[in-house]
Amino acid sequence: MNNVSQVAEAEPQDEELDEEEIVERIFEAIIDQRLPPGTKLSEASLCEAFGVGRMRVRRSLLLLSSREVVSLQPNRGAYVASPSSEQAREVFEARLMIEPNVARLAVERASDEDLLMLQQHLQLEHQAHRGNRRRDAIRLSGQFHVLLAEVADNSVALRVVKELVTRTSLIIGIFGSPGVSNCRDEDHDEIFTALRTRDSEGAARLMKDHLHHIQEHLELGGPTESTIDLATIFRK
Amino acid sequence: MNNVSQVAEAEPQDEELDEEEIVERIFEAIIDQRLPPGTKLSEASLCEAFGVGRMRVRRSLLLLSSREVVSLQPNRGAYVASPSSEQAREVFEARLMIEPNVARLAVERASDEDLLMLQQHLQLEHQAHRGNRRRDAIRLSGQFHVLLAEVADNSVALRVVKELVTRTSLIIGIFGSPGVSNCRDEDHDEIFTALRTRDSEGAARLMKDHLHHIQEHLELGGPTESTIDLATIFRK
DNA sequence: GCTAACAGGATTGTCAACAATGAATAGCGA
DNA sequence: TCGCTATTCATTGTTGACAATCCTGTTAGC
Repeated sequence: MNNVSQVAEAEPQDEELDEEEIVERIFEAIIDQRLPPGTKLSEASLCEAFGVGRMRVRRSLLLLSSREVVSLQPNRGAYVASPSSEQAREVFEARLMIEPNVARLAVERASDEDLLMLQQHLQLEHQAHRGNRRRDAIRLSGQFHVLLAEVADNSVALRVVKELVTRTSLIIGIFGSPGVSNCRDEDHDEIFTALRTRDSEGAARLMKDHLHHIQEHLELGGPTESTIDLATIFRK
Repeated sequence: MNNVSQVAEAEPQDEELDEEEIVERIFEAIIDQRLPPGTKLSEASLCEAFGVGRMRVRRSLLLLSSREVVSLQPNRGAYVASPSSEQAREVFEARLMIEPNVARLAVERASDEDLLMLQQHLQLEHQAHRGNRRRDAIRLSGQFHVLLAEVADNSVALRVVKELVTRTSLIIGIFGSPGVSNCRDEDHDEIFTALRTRDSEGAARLMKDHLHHIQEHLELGGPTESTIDLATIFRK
């Protein structure tokens, strides 16, 4: 059983998935790091994994590559993207541009049901964290940002945040210190408190600090060569 | 000669275009309103217009639809998107989230060549404006925002701004008062001055005001029903 | 023993024929 | 004459086969 077959765990429904669902599934698999950077996504294995034809798969891969989540190499196939440190910088810069504003909007627009939903989500995060279920913790902490964008009720922002959260998971996989969790859930708690008390500026500032925290825990050295020099690595 | 054939004016090169180029060409055609909202983009005419096979066209249309610039209706074909007033709100909201920050970054990163290039661009804008070349004026004023994103040197922001500028052109085509130009080029001048004097906060504020100006010149009434209730309209 | 060319296999890219759906029109009946 | 239905046509969606490309393992030659 290879990596790719873990993307689709069981297909109870016999109705065919469309491209958006396949894209969503691959997003999720990347977010909780079942698909590490550089994983080859061959058409055949994806066809088998999702039980769809080759056309669907190719269209999904095209969509994923248009969001920089998959690298499509002509005649060589599709690979889960391996962001360079330069791309990592761009991703965090973009998140810092958008997400504080998303938080601001979320404060203004959150209904009572939204607040309840977020609170339940935070409980799940805490449980995953305390239970040392690292994979769940990562997925849930990414999902928190997506949920905020949904509360903010702006589909453009939602789409961009989904992309950036996914790419951040790849970045953490490459540049993150192993073992260190990426999102501190206390940060999420504080943002939620700002939502509850309708403190837009506070939410924006907390989100900004939160993203900075994540970025600081990465080791984005100088511009890492995308083509790793093996000779240097194995020189004694 | 229908609308679509105006998208590709002459193909001097015999090398085939790839999807990204086709997408870019259609973006441009939409920006300067050669392709109005609702225009049918049939596969056959696009194949002819660009001189490529049906596969390329279908992939391009998929990419365009993933950016909400084209509406892909199953078994009915592709149409240039007609944003609802709700979508228009989202687009401007997203532009207000991103572009002031783009302007800020552009201030920090603009080289002398960048400033020169922008200055020359503004001259072109003025010429088009004075010469009453409406189509050029629209294209150039949209391009100014894209150029800023290029100067800001963030590919995520660049991609999003390109999408949003294009969709704004559609929105202006639908909700804009006819004859009124969308971007006042004095606004662009002021933003450029902020760049030149390295005034990041000023640039951000001016960009925000500028976007508000554009939005104010639209007639985004209440939430226009996508399915218009004819009974209400004809009730006496 | 090492390098380089070659062949085999596997994978991706493309094309053309076919199926399926939707729109338009013509025909029929009231 | 109007309205409904059925047939036709055009367009999109899908499938399969084929072509092109790349990777790998092998073999011949130096």
